Formats: sequence, C-alpha cells, structure tokens
Amino acid sequence: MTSEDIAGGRAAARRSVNPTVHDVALEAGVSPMTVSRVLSGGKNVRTELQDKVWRAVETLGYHRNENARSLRPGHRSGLVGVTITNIANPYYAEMLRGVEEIASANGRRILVGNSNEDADLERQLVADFIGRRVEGLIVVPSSTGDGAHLQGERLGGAPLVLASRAVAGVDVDTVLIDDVAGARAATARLLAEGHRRIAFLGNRSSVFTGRRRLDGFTLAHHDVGVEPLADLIRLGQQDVGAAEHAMADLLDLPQPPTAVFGANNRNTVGAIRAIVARRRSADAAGATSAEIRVAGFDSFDFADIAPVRLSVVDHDAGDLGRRAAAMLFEHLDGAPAAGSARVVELPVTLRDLF
Amino acid sequence: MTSEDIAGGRAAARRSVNPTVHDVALEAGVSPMTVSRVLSGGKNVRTELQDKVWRAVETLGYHRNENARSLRPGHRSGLVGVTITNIANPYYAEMLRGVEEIASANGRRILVGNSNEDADLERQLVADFIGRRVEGLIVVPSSTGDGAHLQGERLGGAPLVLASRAVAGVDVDTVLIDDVAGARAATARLLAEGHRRIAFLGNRSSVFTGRRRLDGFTLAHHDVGVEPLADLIRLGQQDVGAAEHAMADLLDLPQPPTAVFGANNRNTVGAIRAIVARRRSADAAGATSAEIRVAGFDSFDFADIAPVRLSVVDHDAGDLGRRAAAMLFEHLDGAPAAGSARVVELPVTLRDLF
DNA sequence: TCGCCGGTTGTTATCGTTACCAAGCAACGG
DNA sequence: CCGTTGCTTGGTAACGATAACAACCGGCGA
Repeated sequence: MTSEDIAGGRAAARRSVNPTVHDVALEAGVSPMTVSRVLSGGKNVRTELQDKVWRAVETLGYHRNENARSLRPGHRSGLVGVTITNIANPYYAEMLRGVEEIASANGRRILVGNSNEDADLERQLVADFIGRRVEGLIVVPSSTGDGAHLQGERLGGAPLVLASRAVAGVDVDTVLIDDVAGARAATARLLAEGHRRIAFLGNRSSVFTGRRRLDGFTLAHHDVGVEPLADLIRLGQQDVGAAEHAMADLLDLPQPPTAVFGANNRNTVGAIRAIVARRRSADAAGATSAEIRVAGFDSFDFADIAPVRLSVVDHDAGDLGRRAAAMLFEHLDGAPAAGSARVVELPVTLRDLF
Repeated sequence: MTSEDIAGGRAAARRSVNPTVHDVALEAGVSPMTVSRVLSGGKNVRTELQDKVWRAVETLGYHRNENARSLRPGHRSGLVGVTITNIANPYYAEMLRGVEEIASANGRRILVGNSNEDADLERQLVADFIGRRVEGLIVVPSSTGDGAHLQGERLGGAPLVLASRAVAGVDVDTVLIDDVAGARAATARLLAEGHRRIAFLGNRSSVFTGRRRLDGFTLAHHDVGVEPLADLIRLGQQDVGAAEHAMADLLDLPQPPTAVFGANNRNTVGAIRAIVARRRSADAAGATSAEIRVAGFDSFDFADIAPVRLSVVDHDAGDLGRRAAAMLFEHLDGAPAAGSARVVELPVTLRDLF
C-alpha cells in the first residue's frame, strides 16, 4: 500500500468526518501552512495557489477548527457565556436577543445556560463556561445563594457583567432596570388619582428586583405623606395562579383595596384575572362590583386588551441586553477597566393602556 | 535565576491568566499526567496525591481547558448549535428552554444564534457552529432561501434536526406542530356549529406554518363538502394592528363572516379587537350587532377572559424543543440513524374558553 | 558577476490535554 | 530466591492550527 492509497482512502473517509488543513493541503497539492495562510486572507500567496486551496476547501467541505485555533497563544475563543434564571421568560428572551445582537456584531457567539434560579446550577454553568474559555460572562444572577462563585478569582480572568440584578459583595459592572423609579412612578399615579388602599403583589424581598420595587412602592407613599398598608402587601407569588389567588384573597377583605400594583407581569396578570372573575360573578348575581384600578411593572403580550384600567411600567429588555454586552466588550477590546465597577440603571416609562 | 524563581513568577502571574495542568502539577509536586488522571476520576492514583492535586486546583483556580480537550481524538466538544429565527419570540424562547433542558441533562451546552429569518445569516451561523465542532444542530429554518447550506455534506458530519418548520429538499429528522390537524379541528368546530361564512386571517403562504394552517382550514371545509370562501381569506398580517384592520374590513362586507379563524395569536387578537370595537359602536348607536364566533391557533394571555366566544388551538413549545433535542441525542449517543428521516408532528388540543 | 531584497513556500515547534507505553515498586506464589 | 502480577507514576507523542524561522527564487543595483 502506497502513501497515495492511504491518502485516497482518507479522502474517501472524509465524506462524513471533519477534514483538516492537512487534508486540504493534500487535495490542493500544497503545504498545510499555505492552506492556513489562504484561509487567513491569502497575504503573500500566489493567486493560482489560493484558487487551488479554495477549490480544495469547497471539495472537502472544510471548516477551520476553531477549538484548535483558540488553543494557540494570543488567540481568543470568540465565545461569551450567558446564564439566565429562566430563558423562557419573554423578558429575558428579549434581553438574550439584545446580547446576541451585540455579540454577533463583535464577531462572538454566545453559550447560553438556564440557571433556573438555582445558585448551584449557576455555579456549574459558569465553571463550565470558564472551562470552554469564554472571553467574558453575562449573568442574570439567581436570587438564591451568595455570589461566591462570581468572585473574580474564580473566573479565570474573564470579565463579568451582571444584568437585571445586582449581587451583594460582587463588585462588577452591572446593568439594572430602574426598578425603584418605575414602581414609584406607577404608585404615584394611583395615589394621585386619589387611591389610598393600594395593594402590592410581588416577589419575596430576597429577590433583588422584588425588594427594589417594594421600595419604590413605599417611597411613593411617603412622597404624599402616607404609609403603605401592610395588610395589602402580598409577597412570594411565583406564577399567575398564585397571584390570582392572592388577589382574590385581598378582594375578600372587609375593606378591599381600590387599586393594585403588580410588581411583575405574572402578578399583574393574576390580579387582573381575579378582578375579572369577581366582576363576572357579581354581574351574574345582579350585583355591582367596584372598579379596581391596576398598575404593573413590566408590560406583557396583549396588555392593551386587558379588561381593566391598566397602566404599566415599560422598559426595554433588548436594551438591557445590548448595554450589558456593550459593557462587556469594552472590557474585552478596550482598556483594562481602570476605574471601579459601573452600575447603570436603565430608564423606564409609565404607559396608560386605556 | 533558578527554575524555582521562574515557577514562582509564573504562579504569581497566574492570578489573572488561566493555569494549565502543568501549573497544577508544579504546585502539587507531581507530573501533569497525574493531574490529568486525578481530574478524570483519580483511578489508580494514591489518595494522598489526589488530595494534593485537588488542593493545587483550588489554590490556582484551575479549570480544565475543554477546547484543548476536545482536540484529542475520540473526544466530543459537548456543544450543540441552535439557530432560531427570532430568539425574542416567546414561543421560540420556550422552545429554547426545552432544548437547553435536554442538552443539559445530556451534559451538553448550547451555542445559540439568531438568524432573523435571514438565510444568509443562518448559513454563517451554521458554518461557524461546525467550525466550533458542535456535535449536532437544531435549526428553526428561516422562511427565506433554499436549504442548500443545510445539506448533509456541508455539516461536517454533525446531525441536524429541524424544528417548527420543514425545508423542502432537506431530508432530516424534523419536529413540527400539527398545524394542519389543529387548524382543521378548530375550523371543523366552527362548521359543526353551523357557520358557513368563516373568515381566515393568517400569514403569507410562503411561511411554512402559514401554508399548513390554511391547508387545515381548507380541508375542514372539504370534510363537510363545502368550499372555503376566497373573499374571506386575508393573508400577510404581521401584527395585531394589521389583523384588526383586516377584520374590520371583513366586517364591512355586504355579507360579513359569522365566524373567524386566526392562524396565529396576533391575528386572533386583532380579530377580537375589531369585533369588540364594532360591537361598541353598534351599542352606542342603539343598534344590535351579530355575534361573531372566534377560533385561533396559539393561545395567549387573557384568552380565557376574551369578550367573545373563543376556542384556541393549544400546543407546547417546550415540548417541541425537548423532542427536537431528544431526537438529536438519539443520533449522537445511539444508533447511527439506520432508516430515513423521521418527521414528528406534535399533537395540539382544541380548547373552548367560554 | 555577486550580494541583497522582497515575495513565496515549507519546516519546526507550540498551544493544553491525555492515550499509550515504559518503568519502578511491593506483594505473592512456586 | 526469583519471576510474575498489579498498582502507581512519569515520559512521549499526537490532536489541528499557525507564528516564527528557514529556504528558495527571480530581479536589481553595484
């Protein structure tokens, strides 16, 4: 068996396996180094050889092995790791799209992991991403656990940007929604309309945004010199069903609220459902039910067809992602982060949907 | 300068750079080979040395370089590439979560790209993923372009699974929603109730799902021996506004429809809005307006409290993703796909929301 | 004519990891 | 007491790509 036989056999086998520069070189009748040069621009290679190489690449269906490439010193992986507490949440999906957009524009690809609000899973994801030599990380931190695994020393030198939530003790660039101002503005609107019994449906205050939105709710009350009513505040509803139940509960009070603020879209939707259900049963009984005013943080699909007077605090999740990615790439391509960590709070707008 | 000085200097420099097995070996006072063995289970290594190695790993913050690892023959990259036409679409976000769930369970990570319905971008993403040696690909194909870049020879041996949409000429495993059956069942329900003037609001028929849902609509008519009314079919509405306008237009006909089928949630919501607006203006004028029956593909928030008689075709995007991923892993871990490509159509359920 | 230059091509060594082989050592049976 | 076995450890080479260097070529000025 001659070496040509071997080469021939190899070329045939290539049909389903990944060819290498060596295979392309063989096919084109040049050295691997020439192939490499052609693939990275063709500087100082005769046009004739370049054509030969490109033809061979085409014939064999060659794709440069990026993993091998990134092994060489000075070479970057072209990867950015993204962990999100729940990819299926439309809000974070929109954010992810923003991240992808900026990453793509900078020639990077994104590795995506779902942490499911589990700090341990998040730790594993981050460790795995570091092992894959991501150039940087964008993390929506889970609400559980300390941020020990996000401390710089553990990250193998990859810069980190936190999105949507901050983590105590982790001093890195962070992009947030202005939760406090948004909740404050929405609550102020309800107060300005004369409401004084305003319910609050939100996350446990251990959740970063949950705490901040409750803060905004409280501040708005203080702004007009009143205290929020503690018995109208319900925390910890994780899904629409729980929120609906909590709202129904509030409507059963001897003195029910006249307005409600949903601290996220699940709670807002649940509240609306409970209100509509109550209205229907009242109608059926020939009774009248008081109109409940609703405001909520986050918009949601078809918020504008909600059958109540509704205002929402709107914000651009895509922008959140784009900003986070942009900050990350400043670390990667630009200066080595001279000053300390920056915290950006993105503005929100209050919209009336009636 | 002694070699210890060099080692010391190196260890200090490691603070921000990624250490290697060699560094760990130096720190633990063993050979790189022993480190490697410990990291892959510690089979045939003294417990004492294992401890030393783990301590060194901890001290240096070492993470095994997966890219270098995957270079070795027989080793897999642990990556799956996913391209989606629009990550921000809640439906595909839910699907992505399903894919991530199964991929994670199989020890793989996902590379995610947004093709933005652009076949050329999709081609670039796929080529890049192949270059990163993904073990397989899950693609929601863009509605533009032929599937030339999805032909097997171009994929470097990585199996491909199509999700949500099929591509003519690309004979690979595909997971679809049963668009035809869903549209057929919903339309059949309307026909069974006696409706004979049923409007259709949907996508351009160049969109895969658009065509299939219209097919289902047509089949249901043929099932009862009637023809769909061409002048009640409106295609190409991309958003709620356009759908509302189209429906208003239909209601203005001398013989308006008595029922309407929305081929996706945007069209269904638009239809409902037009119907409600018409009802209000009729009420205001003291006139009566005919009740219009509504059915739609996809559910949406508040579908169950819509102010019309509504039925929706429900389906599980997460399941779509899980099934697609499961099929991919059958190719990866199991048999080498003896038979020809499978096409799975996930069942849908028709729900009455009144 | 000789030596140098710039353009072109190939050879070598290396990135981080690990399969494979070889070597060292203690225990054990003959 | 020696050969064998099994456990432990380290050296070497290779995965794929490419910087760095070396080699070669034709052309040009001295």
